[in-house]
Amino acid sequence: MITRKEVADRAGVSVAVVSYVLNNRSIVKEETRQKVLAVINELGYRPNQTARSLKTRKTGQIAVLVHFVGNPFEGGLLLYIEKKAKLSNYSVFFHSFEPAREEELKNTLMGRVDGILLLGQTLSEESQAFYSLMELPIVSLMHPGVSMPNIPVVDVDWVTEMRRLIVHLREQGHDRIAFMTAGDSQNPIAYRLIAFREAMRHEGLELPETYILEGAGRFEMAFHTLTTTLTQGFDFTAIVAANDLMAVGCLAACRESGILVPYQLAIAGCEDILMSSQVSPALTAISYPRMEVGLAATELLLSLIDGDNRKTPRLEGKLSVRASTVEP
Amino acid sequence: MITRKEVADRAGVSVAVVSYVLNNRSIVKEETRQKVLAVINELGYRPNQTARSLKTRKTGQIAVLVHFVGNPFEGGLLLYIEKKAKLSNYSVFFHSFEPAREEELKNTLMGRVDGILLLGQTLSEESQAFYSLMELPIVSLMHPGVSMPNIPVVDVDWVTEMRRLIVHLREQGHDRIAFMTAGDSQNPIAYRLIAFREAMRHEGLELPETYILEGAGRFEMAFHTLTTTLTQGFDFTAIVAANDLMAVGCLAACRESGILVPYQLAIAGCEDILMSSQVSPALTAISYPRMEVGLAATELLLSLIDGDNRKTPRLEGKLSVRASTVEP
DNA sequence: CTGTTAGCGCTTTCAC
DNA sequence: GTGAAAGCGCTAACAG
Repeated sequence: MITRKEVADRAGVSVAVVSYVLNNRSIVKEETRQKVLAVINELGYRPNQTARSLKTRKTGQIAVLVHFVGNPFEGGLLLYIEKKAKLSNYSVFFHSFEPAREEELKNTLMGRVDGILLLGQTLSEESQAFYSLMELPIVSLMHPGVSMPNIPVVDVDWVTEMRRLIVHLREQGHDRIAFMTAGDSQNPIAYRLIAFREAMRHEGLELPETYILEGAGRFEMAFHTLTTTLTQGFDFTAIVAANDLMAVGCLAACRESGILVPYQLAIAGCEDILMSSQVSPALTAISYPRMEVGLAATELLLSLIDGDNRKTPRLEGKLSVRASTVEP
Repeated sequence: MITRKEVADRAGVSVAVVSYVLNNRSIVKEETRQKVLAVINELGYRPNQTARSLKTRKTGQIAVLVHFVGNPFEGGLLLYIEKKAKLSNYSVFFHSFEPAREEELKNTLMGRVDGILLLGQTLSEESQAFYSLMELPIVSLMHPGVSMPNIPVVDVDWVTEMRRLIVHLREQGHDRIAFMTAGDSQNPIAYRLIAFREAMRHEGLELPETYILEGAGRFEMAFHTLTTTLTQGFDFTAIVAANDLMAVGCLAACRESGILVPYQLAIAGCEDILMSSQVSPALTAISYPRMEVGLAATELLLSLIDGDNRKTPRLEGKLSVRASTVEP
């Protein structure tokens, strides 16, 4: 590996001068500067980022904890997160979060990243305290299922979004609306059920516990659960799935079971990924502003890293009404 | 920040001993070990990975260069890459590759990663030479459009896969088959066109240049291009899209233009992402073994990092035949 | 078994 | 303007 020393020797200067040149300090004589640059070019020298990080105590990396990148929704978020980070010369360290391995995560993150971006996951109290002690800023993109008082959240107002969807469904004649959720309270989309419950209450609608279906956030599980429910009999007329993968799974289950959407059952999603607009019937969905949320969350995290104290923006979705909830 | 020194002082030992304990060297007396571990626990100490990397010259990170994570296909690859990397305690440094910024990329990567995983991108000769000089192993997951002699490729045999698809289309009565591609030769899926051409030749079919449509790898562009083509008139009876996002875009264009699939035009994709099985009519597609390829490519890269010289595996796709190419 | 110590490649203060 | 040198937190000889 070519080091700064070699460049310095070859250029007949000290390592300090090479540093000055690389860090664009204008204190270097132009002539020396050119000489150093020439040698750098000649040798193809690149500074070692790790050594630099150790000294400056800045890594130029942020960790993004993902839940399941197989879900296009997360992929779409990642796209904008990385784009924004890159603009500020930050790189993204990308890690799948497993609640059972929070301990190990601390080890891998320590000294390697300048901040952490959660994608709706819940950190244990202990982890929160740890990162806080280490002065590692954390931002959560999406409301976690369990509240974490000191971690800012960038998200839409889910209650508002859910109400808008429920109002639409009522207009279509539905008042028995089921909800498909994703497991435990640790799941990144767990909060959507909480918001849905509240929205239903606001709208004065009942939500019996039997209307809560478990889809684990995945297509396959949603398909399986709804298929079972359909054969066992059901009395709701619409179903809202906490994410679009599950909504598509529900649609597939209906197709398979001969249930006509939207006539016998209306289906809606909460994200509006590309797939939702392309299935048949196309899915009505809350259109989650992935770009805005992704950019805003990353911007907030970066500003926190820089010590600024920006406030968390309010973002808004909209409703994409399509054939899965509207009889022609 | 808590350092090794503090732990050592508090435990009444030297920093070396703390190191030995952390690195599980069995040379430490059990009693001392316990004492050190107790202090580590008490203080919540975690070793700084950056400092460790500087010393060991291993970062425990691999760079994955992505093209467009908004495409679920890449997201799916990422899933398995990270899974595999994690098993070997490697983390994934995730970066969108822009050909125009290869120079900067060298700077960000230098000293930060132990290896590079390409997702079908083409590196300039100069970059290849640079990474080779730096002894940074590179593996390409997917065949790049332009060959890079010293970079191992993990992929399916595209000519075989394409031939299988073409044979299927012929069985359905198609011999005028168009291909939708993605731009320039630098595009990660550019190779699929090359393979398609060769497969067509093998099958003794003509492929006039007018049958090559430009879809830029994206849904929107595919939709736009095919819509234009459909209105201007066309004489092919089937179309193969280099990726599924474009295939879905073609399907949407047909729907919009009133062209019946598969009756007036058959459509097929090359990846078989979830979306392809859920649109109507469901898309026939080469089923790309994302898991196998993702795992194998990562494994190969990790073994190269460890200095092993494993050979590149041969992987096989299969054809998922669905309604978009088969008249009922 | 444990401690001392020399770096890893870089930045930056301080002296010249 | 430039150089010497300290030190970031860690590992691993080597000495004891």
